[in-house]
Amino acid sequence: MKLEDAAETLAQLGNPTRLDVVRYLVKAGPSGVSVGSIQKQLKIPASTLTHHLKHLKGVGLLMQKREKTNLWCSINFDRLHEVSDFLLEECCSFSLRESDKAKTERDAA
Amino acid sequence: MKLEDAAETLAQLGNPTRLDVVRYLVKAGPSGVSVGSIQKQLKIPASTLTHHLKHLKGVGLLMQKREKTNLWCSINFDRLHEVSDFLLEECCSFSLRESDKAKTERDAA
DNA sequence: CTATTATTTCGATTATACTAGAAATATCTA
DNA sequence: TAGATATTTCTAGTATAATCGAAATAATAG
Repeated sequence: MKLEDAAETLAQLGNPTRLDVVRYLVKAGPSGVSVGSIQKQLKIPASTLTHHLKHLKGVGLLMQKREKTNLWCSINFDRLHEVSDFLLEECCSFSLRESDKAKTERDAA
Repeated sequence: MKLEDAAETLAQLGNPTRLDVVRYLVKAGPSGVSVGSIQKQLKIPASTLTHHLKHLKGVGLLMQKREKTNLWCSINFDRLHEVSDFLLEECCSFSLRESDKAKTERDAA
């Protein structure tokens, strides 16, 4: 993943309303939820929601499928993994948390 | 981690210049690097860099320690983990990537 | 104290994002 | 086709962010 793409994706995740939507979609799982039910559950005005969904779709985090009058939304888990991987990329040797380090030191003793 | 904090942290990571700095700090590891060497390596004007470092510090991603005239910067790995964890929170049962699913299916056969 | 190097503040410009109501459109059902 | 429901577009107000040069400050060495 290129830095610019990762940054753009992170920026989209960096809006509280959108992050709330993403969290909701993550919990909903692969079967997804309709735009309307996101709107009702999270109490986001319809036009605002459409706006944010467009952004999420733009960076490939959101997949949509029309069925009757409803538009089903689901998260693109692969994309979410890519961006989370980017954050920790090449830091494996340094990535022990302090709490885990303490554990490692206890284990060694 | 609260949604608002996660969003704020992701928003800070969502700027290409800052993400570049973060990546550089991740690669530098726990010993850190000085402000000046970030500036020279990534070719970011000093005032712009200071501005961005303030943001990163503000969300707890950056730790700083003064030594002589230099200010040493290092990434807060715990914080980085927290935010990356937030992205995948509670999605374990859905978090198989397509590529891994295919593998799982082959393994089952 | 003076010079040197490192970093920050100030200030101004420019651009982009968030929000949401009202109206329009799309899709289905009867 | 008419009516109902779902979603989107339009539009506009408001707010916040990115950039960086010039000047100011901080810390040290001589």
